[in-house]
Amino acid sequence: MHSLTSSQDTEVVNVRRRQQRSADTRERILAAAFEEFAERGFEATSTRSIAASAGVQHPLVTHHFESKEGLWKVVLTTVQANFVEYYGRYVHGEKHEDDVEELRRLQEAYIRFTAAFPNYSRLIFHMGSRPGPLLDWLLESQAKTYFRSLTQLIKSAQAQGRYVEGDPTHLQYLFIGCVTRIFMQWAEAERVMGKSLASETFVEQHVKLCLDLFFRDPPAAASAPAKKARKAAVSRSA
Amino acid sequence: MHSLTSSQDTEVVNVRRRQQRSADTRERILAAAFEEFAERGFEATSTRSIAASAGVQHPLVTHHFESKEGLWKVVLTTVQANFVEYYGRYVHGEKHEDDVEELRRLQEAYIRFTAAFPNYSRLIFHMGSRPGPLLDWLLESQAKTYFRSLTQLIKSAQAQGRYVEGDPTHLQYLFIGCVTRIFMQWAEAERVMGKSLASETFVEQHVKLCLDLFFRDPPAAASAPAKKARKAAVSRSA
DNA sequence: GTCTATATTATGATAGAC
DNA sequence: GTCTATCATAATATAGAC
Repeated sequence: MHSLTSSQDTEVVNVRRRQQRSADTRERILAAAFEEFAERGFEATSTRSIAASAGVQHPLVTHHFESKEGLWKVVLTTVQANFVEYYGRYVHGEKHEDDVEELRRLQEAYIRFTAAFPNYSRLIFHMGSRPGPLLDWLLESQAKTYFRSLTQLIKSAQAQGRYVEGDPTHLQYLFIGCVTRIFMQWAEAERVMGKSLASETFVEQHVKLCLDLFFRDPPAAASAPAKKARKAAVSRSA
Repeated sequence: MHSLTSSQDTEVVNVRRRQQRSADTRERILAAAFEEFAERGFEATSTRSIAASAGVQHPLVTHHFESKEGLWKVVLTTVQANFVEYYGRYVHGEKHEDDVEELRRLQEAYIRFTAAFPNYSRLIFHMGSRPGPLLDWLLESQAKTYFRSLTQLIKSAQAQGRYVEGDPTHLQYLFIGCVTRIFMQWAEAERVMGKSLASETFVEQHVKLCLDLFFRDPPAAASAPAKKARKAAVSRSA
């Protein structure tokens, strides 16, 4: 029992509380910055609006992140790390039956991630319009490996006649556009379509539509119903 | 012969010259604003940088367009009018053999327009993030009719089994994303793909890839080679 | 770490000479 | 219509008290 608190005890408690609060505000600023940067891009976002949206005073932004540019960098690397972590669970998960199934699950993961965090797509898109060393780094270390691993799978799937023909990298751009566009224009799309994009059923529809565009049924060894034939039809390991 | 110029003559000539120069600067500002707004969006663009890029003094911007917001509106309506004019040539052109061919040519026109003027896509995209009466007007008067006319054609094509299944409006978003994304990230895409996006061959590839994703061969009344069967296979009018 | 106050710069807009 | 000079505001960033 600690009914008596020494001055040392209270000291320790206070330090912890302060550290906790500091970490809190840092996180709040980071989260708010993610939203604002994703919505408006870097230049059009002010550190004041970030601070206001985080419920803190604006000098705290530069105190915790050095500068607006520093905040931008931390937001980008953090968000990208989150994506890689989320996505890596699928990449390094259990071995799949074949390359096509693995590719399918990877792309499905990408679609669901996009639907769940549309601001990720917006932020990554805005990133492209800010050339500089950070963009180079993210492109080299992250995007390139993302493209490379998927390119292998796409080539394999194409060799089996189960993925649409064409340059794999080019196809990846088509796929990304397909998946993300409607979520990047969330408000407008909901008005035009007259339905919620957040609903379970819409996301399922979106997953199915996007995947069915790119995946093709195998070239019919037999003329069996396509869905059931899919798993049995292939037995290779690229 | 006018070897002798009365004071009235020179007066007229000077007025014309001034009007010409005025119209010129107006156009230069408009063109520069189109580029800058497309690249960076409204908030992130300064009227000074527009003026600099147009090679004029910055007060001329407000003189010709009242305000930055006024310039934005003129840019949007002008660009949209250009698009509608370009696109209308295909819509109200010769009657096509059937709905599927008409739909195909419309979408092909959209792809080629996007490849030729990638900044159009960027501007329209930025437009969506500036809610207001102008957005409402453009959406109601332009986008809605664009969506509506295409929706009809898509339904017709789907009924013939020659277009991918799904909600037509939803499919339009997929298509737009497919077509525009790679051009909206022009610089990055050229680096990743290692080829020029402006080349004739790339545009042709892009047209083919995008169209082939959404158009499907007819459900094989006979098992004839699909390409040749296309024109003969249908005889309806939605 | 957090707040108030402030320095500095960039921007949208205007005034007035030519 | 065009230019120079200038105002008013908003933004990034910092200084200094607590």
